[in-house]
Amino acid sequence: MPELPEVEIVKQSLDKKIKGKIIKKVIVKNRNLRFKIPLGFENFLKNQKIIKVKRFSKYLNLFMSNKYICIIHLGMSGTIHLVQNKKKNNITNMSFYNSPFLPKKHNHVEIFFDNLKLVYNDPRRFGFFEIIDYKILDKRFNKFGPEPFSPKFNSNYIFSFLKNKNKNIKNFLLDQNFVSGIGNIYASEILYLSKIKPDKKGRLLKIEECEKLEINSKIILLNAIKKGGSSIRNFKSIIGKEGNFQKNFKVYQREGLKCKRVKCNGIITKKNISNRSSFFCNSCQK
DNA sequence: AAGAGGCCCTGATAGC
DNA sequence: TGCTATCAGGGCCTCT
Repeated sequence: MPELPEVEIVKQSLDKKIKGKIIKKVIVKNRNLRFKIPLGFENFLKNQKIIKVKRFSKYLNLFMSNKYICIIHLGMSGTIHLVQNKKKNNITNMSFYNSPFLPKKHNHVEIFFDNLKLVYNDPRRFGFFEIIDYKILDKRFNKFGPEPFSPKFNSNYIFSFLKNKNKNIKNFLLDQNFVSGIGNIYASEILYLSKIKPDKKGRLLKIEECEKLEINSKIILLNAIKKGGSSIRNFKSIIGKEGNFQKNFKVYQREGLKCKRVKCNGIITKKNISNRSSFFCNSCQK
């Protein structure tokens, strides 16, 4: 489910719901995520207070009182659910409500607080948990490119990064070393808004097109956050609320339909680029 | 160094 | 109904 906007939605509600709370118990039902959850994970988290919840790119960062950070990445299919406890201070699974939003299968990690539990669900298990020291937070992400919101992600940066590069611009938008947080859906949407074909070589982009990428990346992602993210294949927020940005898709999953630009007669086309599908207008994207 | 491609995994859907 | 093939919002690793 998750690109930057969806992770941001999760981050916002997590920060609201678990900040200041103390982890009472952790149960790992399946350690075999993208990276194996180490045996000491449960005890390391136990009794820690959540100081704050932050996000960088598609990574959730739970700051804990022992000066370590629990990083959560949702991969392709990870979701986080919060379930209320019927009675406080009774931390057995029996005492929790059966949330209608909680899937029956693939609930791999449960983190208990006194009045609620956090459940990590992930059918494909491409997501992962990671524990790092506060001190190495910057180092952990220093190979990553700037987020689209960062002043560093400007047309000069984009232009100089792409010059001499033979790779498709679509692949660059997915390349987390170039820009952090954009995934397959929003890459197509950003390129459409910028009138750039996804398979255009990086070195062929003009500075004006780089300016469009700078501006439209921010517009698309901020708009998606404002709409609560995109709900396809059942993405919901941790309290079961659907996002609405999928209604604003101009090209994604619109293969064969008419371009939404007023004066354009183009048709939305789907093309496989580096094993990911790209959607674009065959007429107005150059 | 840069770029292409494989791979990790389950589930939904389409086509026969 | 039940098979098989294809495709999914990510990112790491290997090979050339």
